[in-house]
Amino acid sequence: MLCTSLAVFRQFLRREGTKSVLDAIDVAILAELQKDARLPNKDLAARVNIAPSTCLVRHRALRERGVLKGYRAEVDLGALGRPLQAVIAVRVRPHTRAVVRPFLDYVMELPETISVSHVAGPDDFLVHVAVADAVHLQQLVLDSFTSRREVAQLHTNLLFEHRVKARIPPTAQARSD
Amino acid sequence: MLCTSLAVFRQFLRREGTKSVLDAIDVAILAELQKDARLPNKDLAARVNIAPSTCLVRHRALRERGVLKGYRAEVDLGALGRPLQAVIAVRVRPHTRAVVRPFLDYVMELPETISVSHVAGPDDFLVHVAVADAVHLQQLVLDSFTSRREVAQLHTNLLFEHRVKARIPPTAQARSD
DNA sequence: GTTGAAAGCCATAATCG
DNA sequence: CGATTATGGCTTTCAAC
Repeated sequence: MLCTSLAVFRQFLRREGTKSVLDAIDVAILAELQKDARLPNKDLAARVNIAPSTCLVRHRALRERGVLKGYRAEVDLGALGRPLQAVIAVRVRPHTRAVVRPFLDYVMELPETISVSHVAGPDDFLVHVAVADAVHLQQLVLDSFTSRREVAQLHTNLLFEHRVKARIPPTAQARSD
Repeated sequence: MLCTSLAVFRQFLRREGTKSVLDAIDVAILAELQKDARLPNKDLAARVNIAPSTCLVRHRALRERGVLKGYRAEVDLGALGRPLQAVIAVRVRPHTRAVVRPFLDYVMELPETISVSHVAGPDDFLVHVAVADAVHLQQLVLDSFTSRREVAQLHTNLLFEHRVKARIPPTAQARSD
């Protein structure tokens, strides 16, 4: 009885477009694909203990629901001639929509940029960059940032080590098992 | 003649273990796989205008040379019940090896952590986190960070927008064409 | 929603240019 | 080093539970 009503409730949530209901198998699939996005469907199915065809349906559903946004190859920055990383904290003036969006677009176009965050805090933007060496970093800061009129203040933080997590778990509220 | 000697030189560089020599086709392959790591070999070959078998060899070589480090599925943080992101800037005391490494390990174990950077600057660490809401963020900061003895100072920056680049180009020095 | 089988297609390796 | 060809295996679809 309880099981039935829970199942009905889940279906209701899914029909309503709620993306946040993931059962144990969905979570396992997401974990495996975060570790290796190229894992063959057969192997993926074996790891999460379901049939390959079921796995295919689940995988496709996760994509269509927007839970899986894409698959990206991770490239060694040193091999690209960019062994040095930094986070450049930028404060712009004025901090208006007319300045923020063009600045984001501009920064994303720079070949050195890996990612940009627009943040609420003493600084307005955190720009993660990868460069060849200290000279390159200096050129980037001077030529591409401080030379711009809207850049009011800037702090450059050299990056010693950068760790990215291979598996981000859902919160308890986003699970249904 | 010139072409021959250039090819020989490239081969020499590759044999010597230099990771940094990428020709135009390698660059194109890396660009496509950064956009979609699950692109079938056949399609990848078509996009970079080489035969599928050649593409397979190139792709494998890039993996074995360490240029391609892995393939990761990108998951929607909102679907995981973590629609709110923040960058927590942490200063630790003392800033010694005995404190830094355990702190990095500790932070990476937190379910809220997406990535951690150990940086040189006024702050020692930048921790990128994803949480359910402001209450969750407050709990995280108080229970998992400021409660620790080595955490001397902390700034929480709410994240409005976060853009990640799909294609990071190699520097001119890392190309051979 | 899950399973199992069948068909088509792709990845892979060997061979040759 | 790159293209062509053949095969084994996987992805994918279908009907059935």
